[in-house]
Amino acid sequence: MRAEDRRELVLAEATRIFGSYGYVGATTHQVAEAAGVSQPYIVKMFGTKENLFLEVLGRALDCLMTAFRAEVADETSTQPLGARLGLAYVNLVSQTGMLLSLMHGFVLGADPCIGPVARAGFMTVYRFLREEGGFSPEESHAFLADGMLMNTMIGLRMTDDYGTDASVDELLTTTFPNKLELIRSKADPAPSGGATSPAAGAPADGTPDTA
Amino acid sequence: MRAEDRRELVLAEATRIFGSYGYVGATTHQVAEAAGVSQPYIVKMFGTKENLFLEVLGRALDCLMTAFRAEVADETSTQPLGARLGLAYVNLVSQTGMLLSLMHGFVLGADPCIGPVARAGFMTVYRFLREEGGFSPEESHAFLADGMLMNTMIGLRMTDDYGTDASVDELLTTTFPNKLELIRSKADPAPSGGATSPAAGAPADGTPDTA
DNA sequence: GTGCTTAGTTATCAACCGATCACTTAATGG
DNA sequence: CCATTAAGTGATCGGTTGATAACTAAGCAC
Repeated sequence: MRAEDRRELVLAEATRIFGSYGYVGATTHQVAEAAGVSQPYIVKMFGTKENLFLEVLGRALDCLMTAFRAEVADETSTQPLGARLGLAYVNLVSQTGMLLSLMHGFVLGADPCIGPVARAGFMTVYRFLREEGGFSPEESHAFLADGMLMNTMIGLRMTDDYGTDASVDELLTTTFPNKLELIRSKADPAPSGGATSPAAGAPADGTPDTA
Repeated sequence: MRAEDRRELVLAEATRIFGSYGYVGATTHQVAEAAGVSQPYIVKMFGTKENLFLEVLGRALDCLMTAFRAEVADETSTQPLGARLGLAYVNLVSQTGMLLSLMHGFVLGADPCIGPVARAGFMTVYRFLREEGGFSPEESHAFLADGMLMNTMIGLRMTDDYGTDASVDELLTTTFPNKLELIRSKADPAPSGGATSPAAGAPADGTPDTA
């Protein structure tokens, strides 16, 4: 396979793995297995695990900004931009792991290499909202806060508990007003081995991943 | 030292360490060193690293709920409850690591042991807002979203960049309307070594194979 | 068919991490 | 004085993990 194609495949799988297990928790071996190559080849391609993660973060941010800019450019819609951007954000959940990888980057601010990149990435989004989106500081704040709560719900796998508790349903419904079904169907089907301890893998109740 | 006192000390240090490095990234050795005991003693006290983290999460949630309930019970204030709870939340930053440890728990939803606990903890806060705080679903949503953005700013160590960029200052000012100074003064003074790889410094030249 | 590049592998290492076990030290109580 | 218990350590081990080095196989120009 062409190296460049292989690289894209690896990055896609790495995004999924990092999203599920976090930067520290994910292993280059897991990525290698998912991409169908040997573990040393992953290291050879990216130099270090850290570089791989940074590239995953960069890709995720690029993808996010591309989706946002498409909404700004779209002049056919009558919806307010805020709602359209929110919808675009939620739709990114279908790219499994992307938002979660970003989220994992957001808690690594203390890391001397990842921290600055994560901060810069977040500020890229903020400046986009202010400068290209025409949002006020308060509107930007509210938009980002909403997004962070969505991320938290996804990171918590709160959708796994949907239907088991009225409060959970209420919270999820207000967090994802229109797209709850999408979230539930596209949510990670629970990593096989568990995030840290390789315990049992009972398939839980049947949530067919048919989108 | 009395075992119970030692235990409290260990839990306090563990909260700091887990907040800085995350669940996977933190090591029992780091906690032991910070608490001034040997690493095997940490394991002996809590059985497993996982149990230690779960106890840290439980303590953090207890502390949060105690602070919130104190605000609800306080009838001397004329401020609206939402603002008071928000202020109480920000004040918790002074207990370094507490909010960050919670945040790290919130991205471990996929973990078969930690996930359920983290979800239950989040829902405890939600139910408190709805039932004891008298918040509507929408008010609760907005409050939690605000909190998650604050957590993200803290996790990103965005305050490290305060003063270097007008956008950063604007974002931080709208996120922490009154308490920015507190946040900045109480923020973790940046962990000594690298946050994840103790090999920080010289090597890691990470040149990805100039094939 | 030889030499060169591209795309990969196998084998292995040094370091680390959580956990276990045996041992020790200090106080307490009769 | 001695037994018991509480508090805690040193040594060490098995399993991982990221990274390195050496090797290989396919394609291809000439």
